[in-house]
Amino acid sequence: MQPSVLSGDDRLPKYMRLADSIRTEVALGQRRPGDQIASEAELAMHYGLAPGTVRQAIAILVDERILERQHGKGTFVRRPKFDSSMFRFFRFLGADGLDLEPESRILRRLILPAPEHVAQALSIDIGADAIFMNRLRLVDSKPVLVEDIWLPLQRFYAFLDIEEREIGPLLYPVYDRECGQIVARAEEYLTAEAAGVEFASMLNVEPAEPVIVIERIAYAYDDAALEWRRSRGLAKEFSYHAIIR
Amino acid sequence: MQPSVLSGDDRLPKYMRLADSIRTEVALGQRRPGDQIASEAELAMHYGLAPGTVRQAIAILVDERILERQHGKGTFVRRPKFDSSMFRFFRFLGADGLDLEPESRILRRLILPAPEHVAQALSIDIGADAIFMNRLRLVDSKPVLVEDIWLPLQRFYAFLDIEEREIGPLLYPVYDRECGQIVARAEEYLTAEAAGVEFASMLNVEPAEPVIVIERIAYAYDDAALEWRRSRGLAKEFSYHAIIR
DNA sequence: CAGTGGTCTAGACCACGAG
DNA sequence: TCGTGGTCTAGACCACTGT
Repeated sequence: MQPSVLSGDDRLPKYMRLADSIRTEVALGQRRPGDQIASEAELAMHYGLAPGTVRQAIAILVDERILERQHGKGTFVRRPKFDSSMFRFFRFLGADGLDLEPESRILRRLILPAPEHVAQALSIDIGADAIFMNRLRLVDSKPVLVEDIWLPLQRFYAFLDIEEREIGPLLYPVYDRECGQIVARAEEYLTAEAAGVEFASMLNVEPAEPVIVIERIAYAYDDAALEWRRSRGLAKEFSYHAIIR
Repeated sequence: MQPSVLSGDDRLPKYMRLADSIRTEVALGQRRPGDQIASEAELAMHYGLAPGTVRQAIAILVDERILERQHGKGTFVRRPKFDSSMFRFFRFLGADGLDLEPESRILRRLILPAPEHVAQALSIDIGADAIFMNRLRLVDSKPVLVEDIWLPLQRFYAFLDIEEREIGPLLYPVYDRECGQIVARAEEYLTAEAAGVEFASMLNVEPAEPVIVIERIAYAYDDAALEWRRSRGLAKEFSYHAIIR
């Protein structure tokens, strides 16, 4: 049997082209989170490469957190694990001192023209129709977070038909199951401000109370923007940790 | 000539032991930022290893941002580049729209007993003597940041004798030059709160104005804590960006 | 046990930077 | 032109996982 040929610019190193090839298969959904990929030996055979070269390609994707190696078992497409990444920042504690996952109450869900900053983030036309959703997150029935969420209509038509009771607090699994959209990574922009009259009443605090504002854009494996989200929560519940070098 | 022998637990892989060895040399100051290390071929010869094994060791340290490879030139000890990391967060703009580096005015510099949270961070006894410094950072003569800084006396005696005019806005180069202490990495904890009466008057705003509070602990290559710092700045000047996967 | 990834060898040749 | 790191080969043997 003839070995397969790597696609892409042949001036690029082979390990990069192999990495590109696997990354694209994940982006296209041909390989899904949890799937096992071919073993290093099989890949080497298939593409006519030395084992070391295949290892180098896989190392790149492990570094990008697209693949995961498991010694003795195989190499797998990684399941992104930031469903509840807010809770690396906001620590909502129950009476027992354990972390709680806030319940979710959807206040609005409708089609609206996208404002400029949302349209830019989602790469759609300003004023084009998009799905808008407004959620309240509660702990012990007390409101702790307010979220504005925008989704591009094109990829998320199916989201409009879902019964509200089928939408749990975690949206990304719903995006995957109902709309076939997998979130691979997200970027967040964080600042703080006074709550203001509108959010003060929603969060049941004084208007001068400081709130943290997190804007998040979630991306697919192919770098398409899937979701724009702005969350506001009480600053006193918030702590963020970072390591810099 | 006999090859040198790697130190450390011989149950560990050779590439790890070589990485440990180089990391330790950097930590001890035997190799300093900017220094060129031996070439891969020389290291391989010296330790009796294959070139690929040496590359693997160096790859670890590059990943840890301790070394930097420069194709065609060599491999060097990296100079940490976060002297002004605050300014990845706070954007202080001058009249010309360019980033400004705030001036620094030291309000107090003295020996005080370390409070509990500082002592814990710096691994010294609670109430033991430490160097305390209180600084104001200004842009266009307007105060924008207030900083409380604690240094362990042991490593920073020399810091007490420096003339104030020799201390510029960037402290880490001073720590290196005057005290022989190199900051290799830092951890930051970030939250927000209302300014309160004390800081409102220092920053010249209303007490209810939201401020960002960043606590930072700076570490040496050997993981010893070198500095505890708490900075407060106006939230409206602040924006933080993160990528999550 | 078979199959996987992890470590390591001993080279070859290429691409880059500086003198 | 020389010395550096970057790519790639073609194996060997070890350590881990599941049957």
